[in-house]
Amino acid sequence: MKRQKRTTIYDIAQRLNLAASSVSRALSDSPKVNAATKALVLKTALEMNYQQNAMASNLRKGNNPTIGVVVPRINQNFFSNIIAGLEEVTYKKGYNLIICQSNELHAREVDCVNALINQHVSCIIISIAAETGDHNHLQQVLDHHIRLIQFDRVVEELDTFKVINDNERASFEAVTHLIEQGYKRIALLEGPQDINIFRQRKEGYLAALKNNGFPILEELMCENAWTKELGAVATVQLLNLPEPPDAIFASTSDFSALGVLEVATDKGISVPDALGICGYSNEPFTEITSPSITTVDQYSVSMGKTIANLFFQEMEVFEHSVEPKIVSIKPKLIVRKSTQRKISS
Amino acid sequence: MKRQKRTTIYDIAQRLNLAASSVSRALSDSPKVNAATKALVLKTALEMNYQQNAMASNLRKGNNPTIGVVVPRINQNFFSNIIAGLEEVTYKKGYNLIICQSNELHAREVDCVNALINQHVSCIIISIAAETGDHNHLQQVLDHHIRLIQFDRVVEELDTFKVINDNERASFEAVTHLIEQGYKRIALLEGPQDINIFRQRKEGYLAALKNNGFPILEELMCENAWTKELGAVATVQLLNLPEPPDAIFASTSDFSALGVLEVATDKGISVPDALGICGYSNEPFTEITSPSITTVDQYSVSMGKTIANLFFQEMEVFEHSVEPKIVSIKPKLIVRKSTQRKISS
DNA sequence: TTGTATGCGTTATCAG
DNA sequence: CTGATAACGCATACAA
Repeated sequence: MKRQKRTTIYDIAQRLNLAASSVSRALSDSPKVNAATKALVLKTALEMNYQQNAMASNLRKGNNPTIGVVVPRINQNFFSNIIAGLEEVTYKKGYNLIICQSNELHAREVDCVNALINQHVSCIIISIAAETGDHNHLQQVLDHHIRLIQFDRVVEELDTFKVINDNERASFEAVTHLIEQGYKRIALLEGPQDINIFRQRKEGYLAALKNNGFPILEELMCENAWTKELGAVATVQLLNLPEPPDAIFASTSDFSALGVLEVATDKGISVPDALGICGYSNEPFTEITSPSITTVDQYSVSMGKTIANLFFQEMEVFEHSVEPKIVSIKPKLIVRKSTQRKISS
Repeated sequence: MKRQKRTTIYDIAQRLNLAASSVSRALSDSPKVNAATKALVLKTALEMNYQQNAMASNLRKGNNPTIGVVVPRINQNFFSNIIAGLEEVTYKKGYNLIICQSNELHAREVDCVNALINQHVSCIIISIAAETGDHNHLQQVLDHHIRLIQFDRVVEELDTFKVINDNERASFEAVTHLIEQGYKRIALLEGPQDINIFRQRKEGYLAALKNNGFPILEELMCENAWTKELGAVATVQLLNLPEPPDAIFASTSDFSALGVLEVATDKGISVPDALGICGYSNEPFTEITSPSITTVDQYSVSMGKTIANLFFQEMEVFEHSVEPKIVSIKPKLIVRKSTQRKISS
């Protein structure tokens, strides 16, 4: 007697001297049922406090209107915005959202994906963990005929739907902007290069330099500077160089840009005049630092909506056999004070 | 042929010339099954790419190891932290999390709760929407024998488990701190008074004033100033008073405190000397404004963990008939520059 | 329009 | 230790 019995369609049927199937039809508003009995069933269902058992219903119907989401961290601005966007449209379609976080751990990501497969979700939406490993778990999703949409951090070689930002383009524009502002020695803070987005941002950086005839200087590129603390450490190193940079593009995140800004402020280096700073992600705080930080907006909420719509439009309508598609969203450079020089040289 | 058939325990049974029940036992690691056959079943299950159907299993077992969460907004720092905390402990227990957002709308909250009841979740964890209405939907949860935990914004008269911050205490301490810093006319930005947390914060404000023999001045209390914009509007009004305040306690959120700060900066009013500012929530940005903003930390991630643990400890172990319990967490005042006067009068 | 029968994939009960 | 069978709650094909 752990869990008390809830009222089922059988209970309603019994009370009304009907067959369970009739009750079922009435509740699902089937056209092949008398209007009078339909009304009666609905009324007594309300009286008896009936609530459908979704597990039974879904099992019988062989589909579960639920979408599983796996992100590295739920409480990270970008991802929580994505989730908010997803929820906005899935809610309207009557779909539920099961949320998991990998905590950037591969093993945990695998666990989450397996749990979602067990749940027979209709779709899994994932942004992979920083700690990479094999992709068997994602292949499993496909093997179990569950739709798979990767976003932002994706495994490129896996042939699935993808929704990504055009990181290379955004990065290219950011660095071009720095060059236009007259900065001559532009450093790059990179993220782990086995993640696509960080590779692409580096590509954009390199392309912009080449495009303007700037030399590529190894000493100005710092690996794994993707937290505030690591960004600060890298900045100290950069500024100690014989020829220090006059601008730093923190391509990994606004947090590392913040690290840069704090070091500069500490050392009394004037931003943007002596040092230009550009971040990535348009975290809310970038607007209110002093000076405010130039960054790249990823339209995260709307990206979440795009992802969900992709599922409903492309994947639900045309059954299977749809060619996986890549949607690329162009992020927007937000120019703020940290890169706007008064004296343009 | 919309959805292709996945391998079931029957398929495995057939392949091995076993009964489905034996396969089931083997897979659930039952002690009453031969070690050899167990190994064999596990091996072929792997070969055949078997994944359990959680819907069927849960239906049969009559319980669904899933917890439903309803929050006003997923992408709000406090709530996404709560969710992260919840996920952290539910994951370890093998529970799933279904997330819904009410968008501060009552009707939508009702929808979400009903969907969760249909799902037969084990527990619903909710923080109610700003747009209030009746509480039938919460009563429904109880009537359906689903555990209910309210947190932060709760319906007090409903006899359920609650995890809350001691808002009154925190507010009392914040205002006392302002008084200690020598501020004489302390204004209050309030939130909607039909939500418990905002009522309590006002109580704390009033108590601190009384406790120090300060007069209660209606003109210094502004209703519904709970966004950055509304906070700014209220601040302009306050500063236009014949006798303007020398400190503003934005009890609703750090966002309204930010609104205050922006207006003060615009008008050239020196913070904290001419105007003290205190916010609420310890949003990340409060640390990096200039000056940094004094605020109240709510330990949101750990609060999420507390909520989840409450479910597992109190509610799972001792079946029903547990007396609903209220857990009150004491938030912490974080004193920063926006309230630290150099000249204490 | 309504009722009967069956099955979705599991697990639990009962024999063997 | 293993097999047959029923049941979880619902939805559908078919019969009436």
